[in-house]
Parts: sequence; structure tokens; C-alpha cells
Amino acid sequence: MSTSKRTQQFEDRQHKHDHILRTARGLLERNPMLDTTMADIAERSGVAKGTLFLYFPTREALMLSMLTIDIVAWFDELDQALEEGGRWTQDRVVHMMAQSVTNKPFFMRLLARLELTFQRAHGTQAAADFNAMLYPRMTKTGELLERRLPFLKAGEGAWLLLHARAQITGLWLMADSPPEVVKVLKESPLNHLFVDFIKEFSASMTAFLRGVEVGRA
Amino acid sequence: MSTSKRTQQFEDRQHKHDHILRTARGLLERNPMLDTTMADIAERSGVAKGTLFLYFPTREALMLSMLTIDIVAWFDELDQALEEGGRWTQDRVVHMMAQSVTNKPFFMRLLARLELTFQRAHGTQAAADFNAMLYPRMTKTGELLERRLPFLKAGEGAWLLLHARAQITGLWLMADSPPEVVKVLKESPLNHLFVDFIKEFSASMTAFLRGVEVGRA
Amino acid sequence: MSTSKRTQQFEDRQHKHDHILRTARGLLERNPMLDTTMADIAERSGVAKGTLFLYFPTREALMLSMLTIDIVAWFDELDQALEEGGRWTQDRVVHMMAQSVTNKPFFMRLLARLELTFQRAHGTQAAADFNAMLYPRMTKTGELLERRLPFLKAGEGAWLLLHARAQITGLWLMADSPPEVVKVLKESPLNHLFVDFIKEFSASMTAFLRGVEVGRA
Amino acid sequence: MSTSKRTQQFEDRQHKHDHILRTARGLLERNPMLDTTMADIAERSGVAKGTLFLYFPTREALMLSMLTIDIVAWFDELDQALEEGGRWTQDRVVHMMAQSVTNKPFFMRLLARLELTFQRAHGTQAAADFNAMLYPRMTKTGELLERRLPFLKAGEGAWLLLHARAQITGLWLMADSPPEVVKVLKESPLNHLFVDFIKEFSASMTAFLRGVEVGRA
DNA sequence: GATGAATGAGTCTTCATTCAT
DNA sequence: AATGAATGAAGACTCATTCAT
Repeated sequence: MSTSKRTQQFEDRQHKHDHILRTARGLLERNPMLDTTMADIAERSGVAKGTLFLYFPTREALMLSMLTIDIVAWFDELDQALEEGGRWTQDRVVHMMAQSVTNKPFFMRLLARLELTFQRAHGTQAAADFNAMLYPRMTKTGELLERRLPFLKAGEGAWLLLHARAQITGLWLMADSPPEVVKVLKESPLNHLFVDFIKEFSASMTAFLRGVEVGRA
Repeated sequence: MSTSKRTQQFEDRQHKHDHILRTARGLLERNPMLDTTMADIAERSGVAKGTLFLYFPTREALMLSMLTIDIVAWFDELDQALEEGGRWTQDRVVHMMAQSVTNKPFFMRLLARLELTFQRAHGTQAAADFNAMLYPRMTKTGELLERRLPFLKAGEGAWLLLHARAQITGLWLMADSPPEVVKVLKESPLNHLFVDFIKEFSASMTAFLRGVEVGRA
Repeated sequence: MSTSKRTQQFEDRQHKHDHILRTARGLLERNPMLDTTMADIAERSGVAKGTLFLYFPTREALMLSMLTIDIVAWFDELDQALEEGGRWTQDRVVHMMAQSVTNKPFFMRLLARLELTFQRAHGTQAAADFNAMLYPRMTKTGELLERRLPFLKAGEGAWLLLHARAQITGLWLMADSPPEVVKVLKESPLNHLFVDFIKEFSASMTAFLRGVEVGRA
Repeated sequence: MSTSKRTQQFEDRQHKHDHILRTARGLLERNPMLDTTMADIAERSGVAKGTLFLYFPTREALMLSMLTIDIVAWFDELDQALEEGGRWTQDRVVHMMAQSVTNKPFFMRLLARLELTFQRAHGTQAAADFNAMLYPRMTKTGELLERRLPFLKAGEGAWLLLHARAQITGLWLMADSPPEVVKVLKESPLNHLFVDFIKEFSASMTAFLRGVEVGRA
């Protein structure tokens, strides 16, 4: 009896919680988020609609939980990369960050929409909780960053991540137009305006880091 | 009798158009956009619901009209500032841009949400039209910018504005939490995480511009 | 001054009345009726929407006016054909009637919908007026019919027309499915069920007339 | 314990389905169909508007369900009557058919409007489905008819039903004026024009059948 | 008489959330 | 705990009709 019944129950609950989250994610990865309904998620997860509300008080909480998982995973990935040896240059940092967001369209979509979620009335508590989780986590990765970029002062690693996140969000929103709009744009004389997310993010971060370092001198 | 009846009618129409836009704006300035319905706008504007659709074919068109006005006004303001004499430094450019977005919470909210608007199915045509208007306008201001920052190559002015817009969007979304969330944050041990939009935007643009210039050398 | 001002006005009014009717007809001939709005009609007629209501108290009255014109024209056509010489057989009558409705899809559509129009509350007066016009007119053609089909008793000509109209209506409603439905039907194993209006109407009238005559014997 | 929980649920669902249909029917029996809204039906049925859409995907589907029930019941009734023994004459067939539509005003109203329902764009699939159900059913009754009227060739039973339906539709539309119109008509010198549906349908079918038989000779 | 801007009740449909079982 | 039927408040948009000019 290493695990009490209580613990067992808790684990079951936790598992179900995660199961729902995983399934919902899979669903949303395909469809544009705004149109994904609780009914869709329930069906895909193989649970009843009502059950969803047993594990998440509101739709918003579910969304936030999903983002939490992804964002933590993102920081974990960054940590791991930053732990790697070798010579660390600004370019390597930029490249590593660009790498970390490549092929994560769903994560960025969620990230970009995160703040919008907060602006709904319901968001108050959930938003506060999310922030309470996020910023400490951010600090840890920030410190790793400070070790790799010695010109950064204490605390500036997290600050850098903040700006990285802002740039990701801003650029992604511009780049992530629906296929039809992209098509129209590409066929128009404005075609050079189509935003290549990774390219622009790299350019932006490069300039930013360089600027910060020069500012120190 | 300088104005014919036809002209008069046209002006009336234009006035009403603008009146609705102004009222809608006023309303949205208070409430988060996603929850503002046509019914709300109609009531606030003192016109019937049906009347709204006399002036704007869809809700989205109304929203886009609002943003168009604001964004053009923003570029006009930038142009005007950039025409001013005196010595132009990077710091002056940054300060000027920061100035131009100060006290325009609604504009930025709209800007930040613009792309989201585009992700709905209906948006295809409207989105394309909007882009067709936006980018040429951006180019003009971009050229003025190139004159003030000689290290910029041809076309990079518009590119800079693109990144400025991305940063504004990204940072604003982080900074523009609803009052309740801000309150919770400020009273928590995380209070230093509250994002001061203007300060961060200035810092970000400063680093960015500096980095671009250094990259040239 | 052969025509007084008053007369002139009346004629103008009459002309406009007819002009609207003609234009509306042209429009409805193309589009399915239920979806044709007063705005459409106004635009096509080149008059303002409000003007429509100067000439017709309601939408329904306009529709009824349109039908009146067509139905009278139909009876006129029948009269004319029935006046022609030669030997008159049942088959000739049937053929002539079938002929008279061939290539008049709009008229039949209107006819088929006439009664539905009457079932709206507004219809009371207009319906009564329409009937007051219709039945006497029907009697006249009925009498011509009695002359050509001697087995008919006095008054049975109109009665025959009544049934002809019922059959037209009933068969037309079945035959006049929208193109998509017809397509589906034709490609299905049920394809033999597609109703060929003229063929069925001819068959139906032939049997009917023959039966009436035999009943007399 | 003869019924499992699953079965029970299914039955509940079925019952509710039918309950809504019955209520909607009751409502439509009084008001002209085109004006009966989903809101009306919901209120009358004692369920919420949203609930309606749990049982029927669209308004049209609800309408079609109603008609399907009635039309199948009608064919069942015809079948049953045609199975009865004794000597079968044309008059008996006519009388039987007339009997079968007596006191079914709502059914005929629905039948008469069926095709109109089909003319709306949405109807494509539903219309095809309905036809796929209807015509085979019609064939069965048609065969019974052929047995009772030996002069009919193979397949002509269904063809006869088709024409019967057309006549019912056509005559009913003429006879089913709203009370106010009937009143006006009866009090006018045109009072003989009021159509007695059963009488006319009987006369019409009698002539038709007789004509078909004579045509064979 | 003619206009067309304005109206607003009405239309179907959606979906997060609740709650009896 | 799990269900899923039920809810009902929104939602955007339409259109015959009115009326001030």
C-alpha cells in the first residue's frame, strides 16, 4: 500500500486532467482556436461535455492550462540548450532561440493570444495565477541567459526573455494570417510584405542583443 | 449656395459615418473589443441596429474602418514629426515614436487585435483591402525615416516600422492587462513584473536601432 | 387641351405603375421569388424604395398586380386561340392549353404561389379584389371553351379552367424544383421520377376531358 | 429490466423528438406556416430555443420531419384501405382516396407547401433525402392500386398517386383560403366560386380515372 | 410626387455553462 | 465522479415599411 487511495485518486484526477489537455491541444493545433468549442474538445477527448467542467472551471482556465504546459516546456527546452557547452556568442543565442520556436505554430498562436484572453472579465484570478507561475519560471531561464551573455546585468536575462516574448507575439500575429490572406498578399504587388517569421525574429533579436551590448560600452 | 444638394447629402452621409465610428470607438475604448456587439454600438450611437449596416456592410468592416482612421492618423503624426528640423539622433527618433503612441491606448488595442480580426473566415477580402491601403502608406513614412537615420538603406524605413509595429503589439498585449489583473500584480511580490509600456518600448527601440546601426559598420 | 392636367397625371401614374410592374417581373423571372426584396425591385425599376409604396400599398399588392397582368394575358391568349377556326377535338384543346403554358415559367411560379400569398393576414382585401377580378374573366373564357367542347354544360367551361389551374399549380410545384435538387434526382436511381411538366399536364388534361365526356354518355 | 439504460435513453430521445414535432404541428395547424418561427415552436413546446436544434439540425429539417410523418401515415392509411376486400370499382377508389384526405387540413397544407420548402437553397440535401424516402414508399402503394384497378399497367399506380398528389395540392391551395377571405367570398355575388375541396377532388379523380381507362380501350 | 435614410422587430443559429440523474 | 440534455442569452444580419425633407 505504497499509494493511499487518496493519492491514487489524485493521480487519476491528474491523469485525466492531462489527458484532456493533450487531446484539446491536438485538436486546436489543427483548427483556428477561436472556433474550437468545448463540445469539440469533449468529443475528441472522449469525455462528456460536463466532465470538462469538472476539471476546468471555465473554458478560459482550460486554455490557460494548455498554455502553461507549452510555455514551461519551452523554457525547459531553452534551459537545456543553454546548458550545452562550447563557445556562446550572440549569434548562437539568437539561433538557439529561433530554433526553439521553429515548428511550434500552435504554441505561438496560444502565446500571441494569451494576453487577449486576460482581457476578459473572467480572467482576473486565472490571469494572476498564471503570472504567479510564469515569472519565477522566467527568472530561472533568465539567469542561464545571463551566464551565456556576460554583458547582461543581474535580472536582465528575464527582461530579455520578456522582450523576446513580445517580439515573438508581435511578429507572429503579423505572420500568421490565414491562408487566404497570405495568398492574396503573395499574388499582389505587395508580396514582399509577407512576413517570414523566423527570419524577422532572428533579425530582430540580433539587432536587439547587439544594441544592448553596445549600450553597455 | 456653394454646396449642391448632392454634395450636402454626401457630406451628411460622411458625417454620420464618422459619427458612428466615433461612438463605436468611444464604446470600445471602455470595453474589451470582443464583447462589443453591434447592438451596443447602435444603442450608444443613438441609431437603430439596421442603420449600422447601412454604413458598414459587416461588423468587421466597421472595425477595420476604425483602425484605418487611427493608423493613418498615426502615420500622419509620424510624418509631421519627422518633417521637423533640428538635429536627428537615434534617441530623438525613439523618443518621437514613443511620444506618438503615448496616450493612445485604444489605437494600440486595435492594432494589437488587427491580425486576430484577419483570422476569421470573412476577413479575406477586407483584410486584403486593408493591407493594400496600409503598406503603401507605410512606405511613405518609411522614406522619411530613412532620411533621418542615414544608416538605413533604401526600403529599410518601412521594415523598421514593421518591427516597431510588432514591438508595439507585443509589448502592449503584455502591458494592457485589465485593471483587476494589474492590481493583483502590483500588490503581489511580482510587482516588478508589471510592464511599463512606454519605458519598455523606448528601451526596445533604442537597442534595436543601435543594433542595426552597429551591424552596418 | 384634349387631355386635362388631371387626365395627364392619371396617365403618368398609370404608366409608372406599369413600368414598375414590368421591371419587377423581369427581375423575378430570374430569381426565385421568395428572396426578391422591395429594394431589388426598386433598384431595377429605377425608382426609390419609398416610391414603390406610393403605387402599391404593400409588397403583396405588388405581387398580386403582377399576377393579375399575367393571368389576364393568359386568358386573352386562350380566347384568341379558341377563336381560331377548324375542327376542334379534345386533343386540340389539350394541345392548345399545353401550348399556352409552355415557356411561361414565371407565370406558373406566380400562379402556384398565388394562394400561398392569400394565406397571409394582410391578404384579406387584396385577395377579395383579386378574386372579384379573376372569376368573371374566367367565365368568359369558359364560355368559349363550352363552344369548342359541346359536351360541356353551361358553366362547366369555367369549372374546367378551375381544374386546369389546379393541375397546373400542382404539377408545376412538383416539377419546379431548384436546379440542385433536379440534378440530384436525375443522377439517382430515382431519376424516372423527375416530372416533365408539359408531358404530365397534357396527359392529365387528356384523361380528365375524356373522363368528363364519357361521364356524360 | 427489459430495457437497458441505453434503450431507455434512446426512447426518451425519440419521445421528445415526437413531442416537439407534435407541438410544432399543433402550432402550425393554426398559423400559416411561413410565419411560424423556431421561437414560437420552442415556446409552445415548452422547451428552450436551443433545445430545438438538439433534435433537428435546421428549421427545414423539422418541417420535413413533420411532413414525413404525415405522408407516411397517409400511405399507410391508403394501403390499409386498399387491402380491404369486396368489389373494387373506380368509384370506390375515388371515394377511398377522398376519404383519406378528409379532415387532414394540416397534412394537405404541408403537402402543398412541400415543394416550396424545396426551393430554398439550403434544401438540396434534405430534399434529396426526402425524395429518396418518398418515392419508394409511393411505389408500394402504387402496386396495391394497380391490383385494384386492373386497367393500370405496371408502374402506373405510382404515376396515378403522383397526379393525385398534384390535384390535391392544386385544389387545396385554391380551397384553403384564410377564413377572412372565405367570408368575403361567400358574402359576395361570387359565392359560387368557393371551392369545396372534397367535392372537387372527387370529381376530378373520377374524370381522370375514367379517362385513363377509356384511353386503354 | 419622389426620395432614401432610418427603423426595429424578426430570423436562424451557436455555445459555454448548469444540473438532474 | 460522469454524463449529456437542457438552457437562454447572445450573435450578426435582413427587410418591409415609414416619414421628414
